Amino acid sequence: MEKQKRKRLSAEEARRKMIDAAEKIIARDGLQGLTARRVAADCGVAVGTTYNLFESLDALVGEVNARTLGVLLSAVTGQELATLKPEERLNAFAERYIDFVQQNEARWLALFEVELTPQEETPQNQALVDRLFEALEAPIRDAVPALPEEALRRSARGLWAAVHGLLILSAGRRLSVIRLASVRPTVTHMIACHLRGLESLYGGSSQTVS
Amino acid sequence: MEKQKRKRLSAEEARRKMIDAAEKIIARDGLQGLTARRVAADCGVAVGTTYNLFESLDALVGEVNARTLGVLLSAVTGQELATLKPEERLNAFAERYIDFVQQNEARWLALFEVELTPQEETPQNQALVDRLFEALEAPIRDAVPALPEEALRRSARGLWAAVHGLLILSAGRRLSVIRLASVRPTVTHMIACHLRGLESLYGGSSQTVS
DNA sequence: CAGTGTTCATGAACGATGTTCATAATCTAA
DNA sequence: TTAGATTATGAACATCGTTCATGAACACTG
Repeated sequence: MEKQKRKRLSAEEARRKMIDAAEKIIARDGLQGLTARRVAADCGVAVGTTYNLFESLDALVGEVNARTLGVLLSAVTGQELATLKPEERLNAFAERYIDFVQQNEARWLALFEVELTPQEETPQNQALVDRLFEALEAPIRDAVPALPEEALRRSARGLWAAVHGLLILSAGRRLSVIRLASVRPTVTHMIACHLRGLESLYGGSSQTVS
Repeated sequence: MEKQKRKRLSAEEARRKMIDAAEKIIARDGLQGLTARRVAADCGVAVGTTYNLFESLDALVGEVNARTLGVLLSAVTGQELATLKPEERLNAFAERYIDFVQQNEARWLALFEVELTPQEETPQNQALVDRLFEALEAPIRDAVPALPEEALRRSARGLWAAVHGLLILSAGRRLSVIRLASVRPTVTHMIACHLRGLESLYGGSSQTVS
């Protein structure tokens, strides 16, 4: 029993090491560079071991993605921003998100390049994403307290989708319809307009003008 | 010379037929289902012929994508909308874009799944995208005539990125953080808030309230 | 019509991929 | 130590994108 526990820990450690290796490969050469044989070689094991530890290569990428999502969340919601005004807090969120994406482009892209099996680990990722949206909803609620719940949800998801869309349209060397340098000012512009619009539509805010 | 012309036309027709076949395969089984051997078999030719007509498989996908982009543009900017009010025109654009994406999901996804060579045909696509943005800028300009050119560009790209981000986050069976049913109301909400914000920030509109 | 040169479809072949599985090595437990 | 369970191994398989020597089909000349 004691031995079994040690064994399981060791197996878990082997998984961890392989996820580490896969993460490094993706970070350096993108998802296209990830290969069952290469990740196995980087871990000093044979090809088949990969499939002993993971259901498939996609499952391995799924583990890397779950990690990336966690790091992304903590990067965005890291230190406290309670002292900032709502709009500045939203801009800070966006700023951090953009920074993270630009500093971890390959890993971030991998988040959306894998067809994930409709299986088990989705709830965990879903929980992370929910926390991210909650972090976004807070400053919006502060800016426009009278905002109905549904409008709040739509504002948070819409603004996040705008940042996400701008980033994904400027990332990679795909059909790039957005210049990377224009992402930040565009995001600032979108946040400013959206907040003014919310105040105008749902009223009841104390900071219409400084 | 005359024969040469007929020959070239035939070669062009062979290309067209192969693009047709590739388009059908992508529409049915997604980009993953597209295979050099399968598209060749569907055209009744051998594998090598694919590489006689196209530089690579990605080049063939590039042709399909250029077509998709054209169809998308004409679907969005099709009939005249001059009679509608600016906000309704923006909503109509978004509505058509969402319709197109939902009815041609696989082909639309393929637009962003291929790393296009930094070669020749990019300017053509870029021109199409520019026309799309121009079509978006017009109603915004109508709604807020005093809007500076730079803010106008940012509004158009930001709003389009929001729709794009919402769609791409709800499409495919990837990490889906947006429910598909919520895309349309969220887009409407984003457009409404953004226009009110623009009016509030850049003033000078006649239709603040109906 | 015969000959000649060009073009282009062909499909076997190559290297690399994800994945499987019989085999062998290793470890656990008595 | 030894029998039994576990796990790493890497050859093998099907498939992928891509290449290229081969030969057929064609256009043009004498």
